[in-house]
Order: sequence, then structure tokens, then C-alpha cells
Amino acid sequence: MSKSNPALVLLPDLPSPLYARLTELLRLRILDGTYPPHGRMPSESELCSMFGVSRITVRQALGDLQKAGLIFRIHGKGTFVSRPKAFQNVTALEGFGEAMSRMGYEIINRVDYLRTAPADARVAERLGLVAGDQVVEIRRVRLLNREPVSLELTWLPAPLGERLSRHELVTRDIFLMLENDCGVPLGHADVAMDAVLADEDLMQALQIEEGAPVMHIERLTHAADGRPVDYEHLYFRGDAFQYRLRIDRARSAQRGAVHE
Amino acid sequence: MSKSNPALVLLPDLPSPLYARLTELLRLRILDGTYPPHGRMPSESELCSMFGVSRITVRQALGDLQKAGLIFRIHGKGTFVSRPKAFQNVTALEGFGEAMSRMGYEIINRVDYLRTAPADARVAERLGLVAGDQVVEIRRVRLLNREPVSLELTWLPAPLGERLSRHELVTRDIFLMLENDCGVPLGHADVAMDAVLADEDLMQALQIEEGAPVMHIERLTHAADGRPVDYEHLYFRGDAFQYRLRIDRARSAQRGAVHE
DNA sequence: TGCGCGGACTTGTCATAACAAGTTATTCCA
DNA sequence: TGGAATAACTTGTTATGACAAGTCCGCGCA
Repeated sequence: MSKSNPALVLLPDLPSPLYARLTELLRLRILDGTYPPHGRMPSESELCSMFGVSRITVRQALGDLQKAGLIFRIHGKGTFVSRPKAFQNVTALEGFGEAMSRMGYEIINRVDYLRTAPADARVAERLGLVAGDQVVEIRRVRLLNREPVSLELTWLPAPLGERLSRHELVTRDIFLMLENDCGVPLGHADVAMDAVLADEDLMQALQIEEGAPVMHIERLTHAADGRPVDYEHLYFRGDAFQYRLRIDRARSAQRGAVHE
Repeated sequence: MSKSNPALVLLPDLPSPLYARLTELLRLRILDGTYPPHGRMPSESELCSMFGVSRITVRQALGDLQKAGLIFRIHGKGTFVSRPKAFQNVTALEGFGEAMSRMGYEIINRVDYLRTAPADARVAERLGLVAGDQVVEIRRVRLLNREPVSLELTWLPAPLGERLSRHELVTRDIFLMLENDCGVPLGHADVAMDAVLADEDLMQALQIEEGAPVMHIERLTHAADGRPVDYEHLYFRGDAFQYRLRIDRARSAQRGAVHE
């Protein structure tokens, strides 16, 4: 060993365990494209000599990256970078950004518009308003690694929606803004999902082929007191996204909510 | 210490890796109450000498149990059995038939096959088996008003699956059969969904155009004791189905099995 | 030409060893 | 008696070494 290797520094400022620093370094290289999706990572023994650490350390770092879903390993072949198949856990009602940042991905939102307009019949009905009442409409495209992942259309009652700033919308989840900035604790959401084909608009927004499969999610989020506060239509690229949840079998009460 | 230990056998019939056998043995002891909830497990070095294995093996087994949520570790203190989770139930885990019959629809299942075969790697992994273990494979097409709605591929461990009768599968949910006929209370399910395009097989099974959008759901259902019992791939016609849920925002989600 | 068998890779498993770091209880000194 | 040092635990990190098992490619034999 005794490499005198330049890369050996491994973010020396951190006092944290060696494998954690290696994990971070590799995560960065994956996210910045040094190790591209579906590409092969250096083998374990290569990483050992690259960074002057033992194989057990390399394996712990790789194990963490695997748990996080960034890489997968094939016995006898090698270690490979996963295609960024973002997944969102629905069980804990959370926003897209919340879910992604937990994985170490950085999300940017392109805000196409943020405007106040009269509600149409469907939106009014969902939000418990009268058609024609003012609502705030938001259209955002969410980018993961500079690639569009989802198109999100959001409607909020005007008094609430007008407290959201366009600037904040670029980086933050509406969920977090509602809870932290507006003081609206969230309660539950009703969610419906189906698969649709991309139309002209989706095709352009998500940069996919016309006719590509898209997962459509309609979500009506309620405040803790039961008032509907956030009505959304989300369109996720089918090839880049998975929705994950954990469902507990209802033993007792409250089994509604499925298939109304 | 050394050997000559009776417990050293560690389920010797299994050829599987040592740490996996140790994991299973410890899991059983936790479930049967040998190590009660909140109780302290033997220390790592005690486990080493108990079973005559190295600490690296013990740690790998404990790590797996920790990932599964059965234990938690406190640096400097020891390893403890998690309290059995307090479900704060989110959505009803129910079968397709259950859901539909509540809506007043009648469901018929066409059973394409029901057979016993060796598990491939993925199925084995999900069900906690070894590749090559016998599993029961079921392929059904569910018909609503004589129109195909979904294609369902199901795998169950052979001892369990062989207790399902082909005749019953035509009208009843596997969920109900497991609970009522096999005495296997169900716990939770992990679910992942995405949108895909129909391939040749799906096209024929669901009588749709090639390239039509299909919602793909992968569901791994666990018994109440946590053992995986039912692994499924469900393909729903995008134009005929919606999956609906109600999600509650988790306030005090269980991060690491708590220790108030 | 085709097929099988090695050899050279890869990741997976396991042992031994050592030290770091957190927790707890005891001991010893002021 | 009060409090700090300490010993004796615990889990966490890391190195070295070895062999097993899966994959792939090419060589040689039929």
C-alpha cells in the first residue's frame, strides 16, 4: 500500500469513519456523472488501491450505496450504477423533494407559472369551493440530474396559495412550505393512480416520446383539521419512477378510502 | 468456550451462508420469546462463542435483523429486541376481489396455471428462500363484466401454496384463503408501482392494443409475524383501473425502533 | 466449426486481530 | 461524603488474509 495517491485524501476535513467518507465521495461521482448510469464502477480491489483502504471498508461503502439504491452488484460480474429510478415512499405522506433529498439526490423545480385564477368546476369541487372562486394554480417540472422526471399541476385556495413565493417553489416542497411557513399541519391525502399515455403536452414537458407510459397521480391533501388544502395532478415518467408504499392490513376500524 | 456446543448446529441442513442461518435462528428466538421485546440480546462476543463463529459473521446476522427492524443496537450498551411495531395503519390491505365486491361488481378469475416449480433468484430473494426452492406459481387473469382487467402472477412458498385449490382460486382472493383457510394472519405489504407499456403477452392477456399503458404493481405481502408469504406482479389496464389510497402524514414515524 | 474446459477476472463469505469509542459500575482520593 | 479516575464491559471501525462461487473469454481438442 502506501500509495501516495492524490485521491487518497478522501475529504480529510471530516473526522467521520473512513467508509462514510468513501461513500460520500462515490455518491458524488455517481451524481456528477463520473460513473454514469448503467456504467460499471471500478472493482472492489481497484477501489482498495485507489484510496488505500482495505476491502472491508470498500465493501461497507458500496453496501451503503446499494442500500440507498444508487448501485447494484452482480456476483462475478461487477458493480454497476443504477439508472436513477427515483422512488417515492407514500406511506409517510411526503413531498418529492423530501423523498429525494433523503437519497442524496438534488432536485430542481422549473416553475412554468404561478398565478391566481378562477377555479373550474372540478378543482372547486375538490377543494370545497364554488366554481369561480379564486385559486392559485402552479405548474412545475421537477428535474432530477437535469432530467425532467415529473410534471406537477397544483391548485390551492387563493388565500393560502398566495402566501407561497415563486422563489421558494424552485427548491422547496409545497408540503414543507405549508407546514413550516404557513402553519398548516397536514393530515391525510386521498390518492388515485393510473397509467396513461403521454400526450403532446406531457411529451414536451417530460422530454419523452409521444405514447410513452406515464404514471398519473391525483392527490388531494387535507390539513389536519380535515380541510382540503392542496389538489394536485402529478405525471411521472414511467421509465424513471416508482411509487413505493407499505400498507398494513386493517384489523379494525376505518377501512374506507379504497375505491370510495 | 470453544466448541462442543449443542447450539452450534445452526440448522445444518441448510447449505446457505453461515450468517443467514444465524439470522434465522436468532429471528426464531426473538419471535418465540426467548429474547423478549425490549430485552437484551447476548453480546456479540457471547454469540461468537455460543455458536463458534467469528464476530464478522455475528455482526452480519445482527445487521440483517436490524435492517428487518427486529433489533436495535446502542453503542457501548448492547443489542436489544425491538418492541413489536405499533401499527398506525394507513390503508386497508385487501385483495382485488374484496375491493370489487364491496363495490358490487362480480369478479371471475381465469386461472391460466397453478403449478409447483423451483424459484428463480428474484422470487426466492423476495420470499426469503434459496434459489431453486419449490414455490407455487399462479397466473390468473381477472375479469370484470367478462372483460379482462388485470393479469396477476403470484408466487407462494410451496408448503403454503399447495394448500390453495385451483377451484377456489376462480372466485376467491388469495388473501382471504390465506387468512381463513390456511390460518395465516396477514400483516403488511410492500408495494411498488410504475407505468409500463403492454408487451406481446400483456396485450393478449388483457385484450388491449400493443403499446397501451399498463400499471404495474409489485406487491410482497407478509404474514403478521413478518414472514413474506405472497409475492405478486399485477398488471392493470391503465384505461380500466385506478388504485386509490388514503395516506396519513406520519407524525412520529418510527425511525429506529425507539427506546423511550 | 463447435463445444467444453480452464484461467482470470469479479463479488460473496468467513476468520483473526487490533484499536476506537460509548456506557456503566467501582474504586480511590480529597 | 462528593467527585473524578478507572476498569470492564459494550458496539463501531479497519486491516489482512483466505477461499468459495459466479461470469467471461479464449484456447485447444474433437
